[in-house]
Order: sequence, then structure tokens, then C-alpha cells
Amino acid sequence: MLEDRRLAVLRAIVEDYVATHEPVGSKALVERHHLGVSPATIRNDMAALEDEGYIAQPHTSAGRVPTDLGYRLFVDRLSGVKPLSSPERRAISEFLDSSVDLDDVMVRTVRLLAQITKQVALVQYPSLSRSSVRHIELIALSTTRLIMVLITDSGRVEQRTIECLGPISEVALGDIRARLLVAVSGQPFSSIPEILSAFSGQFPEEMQPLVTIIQATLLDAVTERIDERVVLGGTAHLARYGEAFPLSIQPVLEALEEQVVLLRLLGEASTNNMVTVRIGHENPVEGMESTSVVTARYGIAHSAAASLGVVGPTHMDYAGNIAAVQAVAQYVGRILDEQ
Amino acid sequence: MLEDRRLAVLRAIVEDYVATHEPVGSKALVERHHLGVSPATIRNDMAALEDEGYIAQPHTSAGRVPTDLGYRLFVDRLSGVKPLSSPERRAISEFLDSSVDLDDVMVRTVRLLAQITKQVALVQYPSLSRSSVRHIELIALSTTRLIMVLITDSGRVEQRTIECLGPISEVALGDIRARLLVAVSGQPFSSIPEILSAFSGQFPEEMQPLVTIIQATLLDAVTERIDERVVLGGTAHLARYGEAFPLSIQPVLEALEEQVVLLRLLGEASTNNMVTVRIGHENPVEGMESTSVVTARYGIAHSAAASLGVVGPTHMDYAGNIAAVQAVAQYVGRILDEQ
DNA sequence: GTTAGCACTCACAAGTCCGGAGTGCTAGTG
DNA sequence: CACTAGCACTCCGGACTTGTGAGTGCTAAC
Repeated sequence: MLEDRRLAVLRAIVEDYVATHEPVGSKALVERHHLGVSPATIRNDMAALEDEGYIAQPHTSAGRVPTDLGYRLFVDRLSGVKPLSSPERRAISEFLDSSVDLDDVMVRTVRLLAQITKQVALVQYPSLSRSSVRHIELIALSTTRLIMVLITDSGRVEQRTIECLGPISEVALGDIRARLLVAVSGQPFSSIPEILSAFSGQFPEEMQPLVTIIQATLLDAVTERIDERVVLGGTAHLARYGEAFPLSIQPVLEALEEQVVLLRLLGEASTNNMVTVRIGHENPVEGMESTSVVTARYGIAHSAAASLGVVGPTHMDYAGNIAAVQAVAQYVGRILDEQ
Repeated sequence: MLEDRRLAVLRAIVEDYVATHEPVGSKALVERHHLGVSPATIRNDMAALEDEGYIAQPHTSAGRVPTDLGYRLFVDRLSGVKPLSSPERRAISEFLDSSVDLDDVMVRTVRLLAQITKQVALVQYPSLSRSSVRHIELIALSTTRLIMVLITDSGRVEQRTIECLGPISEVALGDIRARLLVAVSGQPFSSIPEILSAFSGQFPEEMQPLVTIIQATLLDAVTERIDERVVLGGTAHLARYGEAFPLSIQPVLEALEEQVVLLRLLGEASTNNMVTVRIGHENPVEGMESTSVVTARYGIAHSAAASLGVVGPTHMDYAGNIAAVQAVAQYVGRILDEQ
């Protein structure tokens, strides 16, 4: 009973603080939420909560503010995820459905997420490690340059330009192309390295330089991790908090310009496909101590693929953002499956 | 003589204001710059400059601040472009030289520009209207989906996924592919529409749906304007001006998220390939009244291709930014020519 | 366990004051 | 005629003061 009320008080504090961005006091608390007790009682509870580290006061004799620990407890125990409204769901679905290729899906997703959460949104490209080769093309552009185009069964196209030292023989190139096509087409990316290891042996000495460089390029293409690309959107929303957390915009913006940082923010794969919330200093990134990150894995064909999420101030609307991230992750997974 | 000194005064005011971001007074002016006259004389000049609209005072009895008009005169008549240092030039050259494809060049360029100017940088994709078709590939991904890959002589790869209503016949697809390849390969983009207009006639009735949709997709691909893509970088630099122009970060960030806006900022083609400067409200974009934009065309093979530039507060280092934009435009043009 | 009452603490806003930087004007000088 | 020196005036901005109110912790009573 007593424990229950304390949690209720914490919840109320978080909610009020998120709404107003101002320290919340005992009196205001009993007025806004109908807890059936007096301010004095609340004060006792608040003192206890403060002892346990869930809330803090910016100055003596000011209201209380949730600590990172407080938010943590809040999201873990208290907040029911509030489902999106059906118009929202419809909008998501329609918006994503009209995308034409992978790049487009990524861009649209990040915009969508930024728009509904009013936060900065991140979307990681899906991992393609399970792809296999559908087609490969080698085309000479000039006497010393050629282009390799790799098409996967999921419809993704990878390109590489190759600069050769000597002039390229059309005949040799055609030969390599034909044999390479036979060797790798239909094969999963994972088995390409092995296939290539024995590949160059079948060509005469004078073609070795060309074969070698093509081989190396292909190897590079199939082992490159496309899932290390992250798209970003909605940075303008950061500026809205100009007052609320004042000086910290610049480091945050700077951090967000680094791909590496974005990847770290999205975090290591969470084992299940639930939503993950990292609050304040729980983040592994320098300069983002006053931000929280809400992420979810999104899957293609029931296998976890990549992450997406939003970044915002610690005093964000967790319930709303969690719901949005979850919903968008679901829809994106579905869309990518269809394609 | 008198005219000369007035211009010198304006120049001094702009320089000091850019350096300090504070209104500059007559006394400070004679101290910092060795104009051989007394503050009183400067005051007379300042009064004249104010009458003509080149400077203004924020409050009565405060120093003067350049107006947009003042900056305009400054960049038009006064500032000698200060050339980059040779280490800087070397850095640019090395940095860009190691890029591997067009996307990479764009990304690197925008980073580079942002870094040397400490401003927000924009780079527009080069126009490909002069490209011609090097190769075209049609590949079925499933029974109803196929992918079209278009390779241009400049080494650019365009992809399109096509969703068909009925099942795709491998034979028909191969037939179309072969004839299409013959028809369009080597042809410039500009002549593709005409070629296609007579193309579908050679196929039997039952193949028409497939031919038609492929044709339409190709047409779309060659007429799409890739030069309507703009990459953006260095937004973190905006936050540095948190104090200097305070409330305006959000609208600027918002504007910068819109591709359309970025294109308008880069502006219509300036006739010559000089650097263009748009100051304050000279900008055609809402919400960017307190920013200036420095742009330049960069050319591929001596034909103007696209624009790049930087966006910053009106009190920016025009001389430095103009030099940087010009230099980067030059180098990018050169790199793209080589590729 | 809860509540009412009370003394205490501070942040913050409003008010006041003052210095100093900057101005325009006028009279004087080469 | 251009420049300068001096002067009275303006007014922003920082420092200081004050008052108020929200909020607290504690104690005693219910």
C-alpha cells in the first residue's frame, strides 16, 4: 500500500515534469493528480524517494526532478504503452507503402518517425548478410576503368568502380564475366569468399592482374556491412529544447554527425525484439548524458535485422515514443518483407 | 579621398563586427585600425554611412552594426579573396582524391567544406543530362518482380524495381533485354525518349504489358533529374551561434531538412562560374533572413554542372568562405572530370 | 500512518542605481 | 573646408537590493 503510493508519486512527478519541464512540488502534485492524501504525506514519500535516488532537487527548497534512475523505474514498472491512434497507424502504413526502393524506405521511415515523435530519428539499414547473388555484371568504361555491378536476390544493387593499371582487354573481361557469373550466381554472400579462393587458378598468367583486382573488389562488396549505414532526420526538433536543456545542443548535433556514434547509439542487438530504452548516462556516448534513446530491432522475415529509434531529452514522453518506435519497427519490417 | 575613407570605415566595421559579434563604436575603431584620424571624424563618416543605409545602431547610443546592404557593399567592393594556405589546398586535394564513387565524392566534399568553413555546407549532385547509356540490364527477382539496372558512361548506376501484374516470362524478358540493349546502348539520355517511342511496336500483342512498363520505367530513369539531390553537413556549427543569433536556429534547421529549400538556396544557375553571395533577406527562403549563403557552380569538363556552398550567419567571414567555396568547387570539378 | 501548522530557505522577478561606452552637436583650428 | 576637441546627453547592462512565494523539514496532534 505504502509502496504503491510511492510509485504513484514517482509516476506523477515524471509525468508532470515531462509536461512542464519545471521542478514539481508536493502541493501542485496533489492538486493535479487525485491522490487522496495531503501534501505533507506526499512530502514524506518524496523524501523517501529522494533517499533512494529516484528524484532530486535542483536547489534546496525547490520542487523535485526525476533522476535517470527515476526515469528508469518509471519506464520499467509504471508506464503502460499507449497505442497509436488508428489514423496514425493508417498514416504510417500508407506513407511507407508508397516507397519504391530500399533507400526510399529508409528515408521515409526516418521522416515518419521524426514527425510522429517530434524527436530526432535514426534508422539503420537492414543487414544483408543473408543475401545471395542474383547477377553480376562487369562493364568497361574506358581503357583502364571498369565498373562492377552486383545484384542481390533481395533486389539490392551494389556498384564498384575499378581502376586498372594496364589496359583492359574486352575479350578477357568477357571471359572473366562469364565464368564469374556461373561461379557465384545464386550463391549466398557467405560462401563467396570460399568460391573466390579457387577462382583465379583457371586463368592464364597474363590475365592474373585483372582477375585479382576484380576478385578483391567482389570480396570487398560482399563482406562490406551495409548495416553500418544509418540515416538521420528531425534534427530541428533538438532546437525546440533550447530552453529546457540549454548548452548541450552543440555536442549532441556533433555526435549525431558521426556514423560511428549513431551505430553505438542504436546499440548492440537486444536479444529479444522488444523496445530498448537507454536513459541519460546509460548511453555509451560522450556528450549525450542528458539524452535518452528509444530503440527497437526491426526484422525481415522474422529474423532480427537492424535497429531504428529516436533520440531526445531525458524528459521525453516515454510512453508515446516507445509506442511509436515499436509501431514503426513493425511496419518497416512488414514492408521490407513484401519487397 | 573622403569616399575612400568611408569605405575603409565600413570595411573596418564589418571586420570588427564579424570578429567580436558586438556593435562597434568610433573609439574602438580608431584604436584597432590605424586610420589616421580622430574618433569624431569617424563619427561623421558613420553618420553618413548610416544615412545611406549601410550600417545601423541597435539602440540609440550604441555602436554600429552592418546592415545587409553594408555586407553587400563589403563583399562587392572591398574584400580581397584570401587564398587558402598551401597545406589547406593539399588537404583538400588528398581528401577528395581518395574517394571511390560519386556518392563518396559528394559526402566527402560536404564534410570538407563544412570543416574548413566551420559552417553548414551544401553540395548538389552534378547534372547528368549529358550522360549516355553504357549498359542496361533486366533481371527477374521473382515471378512478378524484376529489376532494371542502368549504367551510364560516367560510371553511374541507376536501379529501378518493377512490379508486374502478371507473371514474367523469362524468354520474353530476355528478348526485350537484348533488343533494348541494342536500341539504347551508346545513346545519350536526351535521345532515349524518341528511341523508345517506336520501340514497343516490334513486339507481339501478348508482350505489350511487360514492354510498356519497362519502357515507362526506363523513360522515368533517364528523365529523372538526379541534380535535384543535395547533401548537407556541418549542422552542428549552427549551434555555435546560439548566443549570436539566438532564436533562429530552429527555423533554419527546419528549412535545411527540406530538399526543395536546399535547392532554392543553392539558387538558379549563375551565368558565370564565379562565386555568388546572397546576404540576409536576399535569400529566397522563408526563415533564413538572418543567414547568408555563399555558393559556386562547379563544372565537369568545362560545362557548368551543379552548385555547392555554405550557409551561415550574415556576420560570417566572407573572404574566407568565398575562398574556400571557390577552391572546393574547383577541386571537385577536377576530380569528377578524372573519374 | 496521516495531517495540520509553522519556521525556514532560496530562487527568481522587480525595482533601483550607477558607470561607461557611444553618440550628436558646436565651436575652434590649420 | 575638412578635421578635431570638448561637452552634454542617452541609454544599455551589470550590480545590488528587496520582496514574494513556492517549497521544504520538523514537530505535535489526530
